[in-house]
Amino acid sequence: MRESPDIARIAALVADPARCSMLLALMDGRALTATELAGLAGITKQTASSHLAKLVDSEVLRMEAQGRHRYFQLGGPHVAALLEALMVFSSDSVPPLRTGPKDFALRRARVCYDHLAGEMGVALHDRMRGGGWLSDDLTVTGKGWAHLAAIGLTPAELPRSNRPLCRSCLDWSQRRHHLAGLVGKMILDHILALSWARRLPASRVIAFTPDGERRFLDWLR
Amino acid sequence: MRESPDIARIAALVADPARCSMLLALMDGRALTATELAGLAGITKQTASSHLAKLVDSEVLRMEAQGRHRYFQLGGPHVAALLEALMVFSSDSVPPLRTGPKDFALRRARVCYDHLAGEMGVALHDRMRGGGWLSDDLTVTGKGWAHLAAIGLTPAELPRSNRPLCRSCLDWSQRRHHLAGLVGKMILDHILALSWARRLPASRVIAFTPDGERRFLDWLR
DNA sequence: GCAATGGTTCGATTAAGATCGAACCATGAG
DNA sequence: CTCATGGTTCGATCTTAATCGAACCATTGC
Repeated sequence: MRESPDIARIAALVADPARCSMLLALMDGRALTATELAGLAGITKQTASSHLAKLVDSEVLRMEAQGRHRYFQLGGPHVAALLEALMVFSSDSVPPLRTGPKDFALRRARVCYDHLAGEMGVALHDRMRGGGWLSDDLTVTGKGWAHLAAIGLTPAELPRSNRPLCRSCLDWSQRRHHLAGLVGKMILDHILALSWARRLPASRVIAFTPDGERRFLDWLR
Repeated sequence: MRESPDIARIAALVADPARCSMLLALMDGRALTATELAGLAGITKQTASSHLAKLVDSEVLRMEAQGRHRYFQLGGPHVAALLEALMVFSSDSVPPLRTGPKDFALRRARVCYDHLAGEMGVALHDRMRGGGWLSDDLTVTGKGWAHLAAIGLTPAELPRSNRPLCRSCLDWSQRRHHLAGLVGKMILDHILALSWARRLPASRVIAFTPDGERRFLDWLR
């Protein structure tokens, strides 16, 4: 029972609507300033300041001061994972939500923190697990590296960080896992660098070009 | 973002220390009664009742009434996933609670009215549900009858009664479901008839012979 | 130096909800 | 039927924390 206050404390940080809005606005991995976040959440800057201080204090957010601005971003992939885990409930309880073209695009491919999510993200994950590119303990196999090399990715391209190489992240729209971790980030970065897809501004949508989508799916074949 | 209130609402359900304790106690998939959960959380039963109602209302928990007891268990794997995502922030281990009979044999296998309960009963139930021997509405499938035929059971062996063929019965030592109903009775009777096990006198214990246990578990494989 | 802008601190107000005592309903045992 | 037990409902109390106005601090641009 002694451990419950800790996890309850974290949950309480997400439980406030204002803080929740801010966290969701940061889901794409960008860094926003305090006043921007206040505006998005519909609260004054005093209130936002109080909220942000709590979030930074618990390492749910990271803060970086630049001049007279303070930029806030998610504390790490585990924060995004938590938010996605919560979204599973919403997508479950209200299934017939308005499904416009933008909603469709989001389900198709989007960024989750810094890696690929949605149908395309799940397809990638499934192929890597099913095709033996990843072992059971989520390390990239020799076969996996061979396939990655086919599109120009080598271990040298990995960002330097102590984050785990691969993680499974639950996808709220697909309700299945997609690939997170450094390898997930590396692959998404590469997809963008190859111009197979581009990020739509002010949204989490990853828009594949027809040709890029064909090449991506071919690569998974 | 219109979805923020919804996900904040779910987070708020986990944000209370008392509710959190209860949820963590249910992480292993067992079902516990309201008073047990109240005791674990260190609150009175009135308070617990209020908490549990909210959790059931939001489908975070599922409730099953049996006699004057109400058994609560997690609403699904996504609830466990959410709790795990929260635990990433503070890695503590949750010591499991020991409940139920102290008698090992009783916990292993016993008769519940006229069918098999305890670890062996739960194993049977899990295998029949998970292996497609039973459909979702608890009728025996063709595959199920094929497996039953392998040990000599056919629909002709069914006792005549208007009782339902299959029922899920909550196991009080395992806190999970075992198989009740006419099929449950038929299987237990057959296990005794094959001398895979025998009833201990003046007790509810079902004592498997070493050979019988091996055959039974082989059949479930 | 001085205004303008981004952000924080403080204090008072207010709303939400966790808690428990007491009374009540439902079920099972004898 | 009667009693004991598991669980809920109601009402009152009390704690927590979200919110904003006002004042204050910090940085940049002029």
